[in-house]
Amino acid sequence: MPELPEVETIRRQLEPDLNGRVVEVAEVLDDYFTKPEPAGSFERAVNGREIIDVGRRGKYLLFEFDDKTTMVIHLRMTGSIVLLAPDGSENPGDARIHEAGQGERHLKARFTLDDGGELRFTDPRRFGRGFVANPEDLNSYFESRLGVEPLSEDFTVDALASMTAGRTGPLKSFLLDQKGVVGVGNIYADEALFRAGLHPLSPGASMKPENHVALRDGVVEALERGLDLGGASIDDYRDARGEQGGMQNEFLVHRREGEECVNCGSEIQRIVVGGRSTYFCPSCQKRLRRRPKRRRVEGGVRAGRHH
DNA sequence: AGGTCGGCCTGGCAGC
DNA sequence: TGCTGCCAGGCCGACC
Repeated sequence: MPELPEVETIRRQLEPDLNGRVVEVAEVLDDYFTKPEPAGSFERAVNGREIIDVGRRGKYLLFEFDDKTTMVIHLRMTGSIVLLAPDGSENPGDARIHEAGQGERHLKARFTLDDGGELRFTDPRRFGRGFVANPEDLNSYFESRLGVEPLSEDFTVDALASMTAGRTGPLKSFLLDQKGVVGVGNIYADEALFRAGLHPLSPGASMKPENHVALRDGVVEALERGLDLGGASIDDYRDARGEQGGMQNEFLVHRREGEECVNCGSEIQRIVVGGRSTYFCPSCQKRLRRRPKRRRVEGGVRAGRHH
């Protein structure tokens, strides 16, 4: 499942090769890809445009054009984006891309570039979507859906504290909600909560100040580890060159039901939270039940004054 | 308004 | 072997 580290890995690979390229022919092979917009208007909006930047917002991949419009692609569950080398050039990755099922199979859209290369979107499950928007529409689209970027300096402990204040729902559900922190999906939510020592069912508002710090750090560290390893390939995920990531080999809890906790040796458990499989260590991640009470820090009650 | 749940999709796999 | 049915989950819309 492409989450922030997977999408960012793809973005970093595409950016140097796509900047300055012109889309000569855009072809949508499955109307689902542009739903609810018609494929024809999408193709017309992309045809002839020069790509001047490749960006990312949350799990959305952004191809910025010379006319300031942006092609937005979301991979959802099983989508993948690959870049095929120009015709005639020797690129060992192309064979790998076909082997990984990112060739003609499940091909939903194809963009022929002015250097002969080809950008491909494939998606066996047909959940992925693409659209083109002007800056104002894109801004309001993201404004209503997305919160803070976890790898930006805006993701402070204070910001996290105010987002979770008053929330009675489980922390796991909070992390999956893109209106709070963006880019975290089912994998990195489990990994972040384990790193923070927080139970996935603990209510958002049950956290104490030290928990806010731990969760902020847990989210950042889980995502950065995923980025370092080029993402997690559980089944479908491949990067823009058809290669797997390495994060799946270093999961601390995710998909490790019945295995030993790397920290204490307890058995990792699986529960369902908000309809999603959730993995945690029952010993390292204790459930918080009470809302925090402000602890008085009055001077006189320090230990050692009497014996 | 926050929380919860079902629907969208299809490949893969358990079970018979 | 071949069939059925269920599961995976990001996001959205409906509902409470």
